Amino acid sequence: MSSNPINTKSRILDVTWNLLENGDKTVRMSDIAKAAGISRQALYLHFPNRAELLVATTRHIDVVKNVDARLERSRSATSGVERLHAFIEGWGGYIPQIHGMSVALRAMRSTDKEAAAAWNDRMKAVRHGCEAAVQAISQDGSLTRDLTEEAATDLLWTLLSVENWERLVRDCGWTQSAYEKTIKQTAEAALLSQS
Amino acid sequence: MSSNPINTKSRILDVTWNLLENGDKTVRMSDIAKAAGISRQALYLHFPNRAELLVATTRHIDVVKNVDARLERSRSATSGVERLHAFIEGWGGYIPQIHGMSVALRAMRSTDKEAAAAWNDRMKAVRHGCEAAVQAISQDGSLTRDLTEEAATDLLWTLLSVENWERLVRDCGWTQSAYEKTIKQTAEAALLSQS
DNA sequence: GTGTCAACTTTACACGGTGTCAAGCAAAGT
DNA sequence: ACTTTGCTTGACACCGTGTAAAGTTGACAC
Repeated sequence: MSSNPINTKSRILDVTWNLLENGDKTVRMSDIAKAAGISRQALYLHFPNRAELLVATTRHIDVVKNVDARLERSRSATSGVERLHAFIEGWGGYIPQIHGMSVALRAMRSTDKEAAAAWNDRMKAVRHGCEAAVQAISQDGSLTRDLTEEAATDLLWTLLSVENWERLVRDCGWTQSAYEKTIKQTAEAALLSQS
Repeated sequence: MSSNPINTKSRILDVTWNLLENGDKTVRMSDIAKAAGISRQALYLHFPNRAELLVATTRHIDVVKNVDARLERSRSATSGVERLHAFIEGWGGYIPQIHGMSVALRAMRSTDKEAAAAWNDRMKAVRHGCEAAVQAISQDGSLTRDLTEEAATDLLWTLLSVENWERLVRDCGWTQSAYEKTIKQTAEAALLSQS
């Protein structure tokens, strides 16, 4: 063979990730091909379309950055509040690394069903983490009486959205640590019964 | 004249608004033309491009729905908290009516500079309202010591984003009143010093 | 009633980006 | 020698936006 196919495939994923996170403009298939050092058509030999390339890239990032381990850490927390903090740190700290990816995937949602499904899947996983934190708080008896567990989960999930991170960190110029600190405070203020 | 040009122009705006709010799919220029009962090309006789049509439509909605009056009402509030409530009601209640518009405009941000500017302008206006509410709270001496006025404005602004409304009302199935109630509670919990 | 203007029509095409198709080529494996 | 694998080049269809040009129709002026 002229080159190792496995290397090419993962090189495409690396390059796609890199372009999405560091590229200023919109990333076209031809940009990715050029950066990977192959022809645009060769891209379609590895991935059937743009959506699947993006989805594969998210999975690739997850493996490299080990999201599972990141989010798993919050499970070892004893109290609900600790768990909340650990989850906000875990997910909130992951956002900057998938932000470019997230923008591209979200932009495809309107036209591509598969991209929408991929994004929803990832968000469902985050919601699941929120749910676990809320349940831990509830079991501590610290959940505010104003919210059901489901409503509290929805609210926390919304608070932790990539869009909110974008606005505070990228648009408003907050530092990552200011973001995490304030989101923790806000989440606590909104979810915990003041006692 | 074969028909009144002013009627045609405002008919286009009405129809665009209607399609954006009620149409399921992505709205193309040809969809708008068809709905307005004119040829696609005639659209370009009234608006130079898609971005300007969308921008004109937002202005049109503003006039019809009288946003200014809506948001102005919060100025008459006496206390900071009252002002916060009035603003959340005013803006939060406006979101559902411009939601479709917002989606379309935001989708163009990446490619069209003018669309991005138009959206940023509108968001700047909302931020200004947030700032006024925060200042009123601050003057009451009720602003939490954890946040500067600017950070509090950023946070409130983020809380009141169209994206958060989308998630809670559209994705999570909250009613408009549940949304408004919970956002008020959350904003109060996050911004006010607990005394 | 002839002429002009304005609103709009039809037809055609350029452009950018995605995705498809087909033929060819070069190196590695057997 | 021959096949397979991983690519290349080149061409093309599709879609949506935007442009260009020539033609139609009705209202109004004189």
